[in-house]
Amino acid sequence: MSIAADLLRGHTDTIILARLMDSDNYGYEINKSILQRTGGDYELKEATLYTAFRRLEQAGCISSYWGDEQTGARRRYYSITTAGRDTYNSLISEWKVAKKMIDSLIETEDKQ
Amino acid sequence: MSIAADLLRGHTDTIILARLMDSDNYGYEINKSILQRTGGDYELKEATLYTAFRRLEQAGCISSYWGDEQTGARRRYYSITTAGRDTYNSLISEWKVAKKMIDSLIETEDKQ
DNA sequence: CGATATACCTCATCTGTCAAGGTATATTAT
DNA sequence: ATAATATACCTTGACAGATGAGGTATATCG
Repeated sequence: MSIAADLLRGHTDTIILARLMDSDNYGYEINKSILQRTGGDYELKEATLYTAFRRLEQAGCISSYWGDEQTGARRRYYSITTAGRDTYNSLISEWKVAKKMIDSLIETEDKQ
Repeated sequence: MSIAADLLRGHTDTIILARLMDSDNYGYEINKSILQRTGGDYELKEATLYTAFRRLEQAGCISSYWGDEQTGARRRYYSITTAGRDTYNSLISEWKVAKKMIDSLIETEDKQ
């Protein structure tokens, strides 16, 4: 988890928005789905997760509402907004550019 | 430059070490080679560049010495150490892992 | 002789991450 | 019964990396 943590910095918002593109979801479950997708190798720290929710909501990318569970712990559900979908698409485009850029920058001159 | 800046955060050290793998070089020239490699799209901010040099030198990844120019501004050359080469190789490996991880995390469920 | 390019540097500030703490409910094991 | 674990939310303070803004000095070009 610590290995890749530095390199995933800056992708938190994209990762969360991606999980909300298909359907609304709540924090705990979003993080579990991230853990599952990475085969148990990575999940967001709770503080990072909730900080990102506040940031994304304030930016108008997501909205939230309390679930109506009759039993168990309460859940705050998040829903991606139209602006959030636009942001997500932009972030995906930026990632494609950044990926190529990084690849070209960390290569050495001589390849054998 | 501002678009991809957030996504390149965390790769500064790798980018600099890569430029030193082939030969010693000095700060200003390293940054120009980064600018050239990205077709003018990206270069490190000076403060970022020199902060990274300090960090890398303190970590034992690079060493520095003053050039013996008889004319023009003085140049501080940097040389990658054996430890720096090891670090570089590790960072490259981590990047390969992180790249796949990010790709799998920012995908949406339904692909058409 | 002023502007620009080369070449270095530091300090204060901002932002995102995260360790450490907290609350509350439900289930499972002892 | 009760202790432990899982679910589910939250905040605060500290830290690290990036950066804007400032500085110094030399050489060249118009």
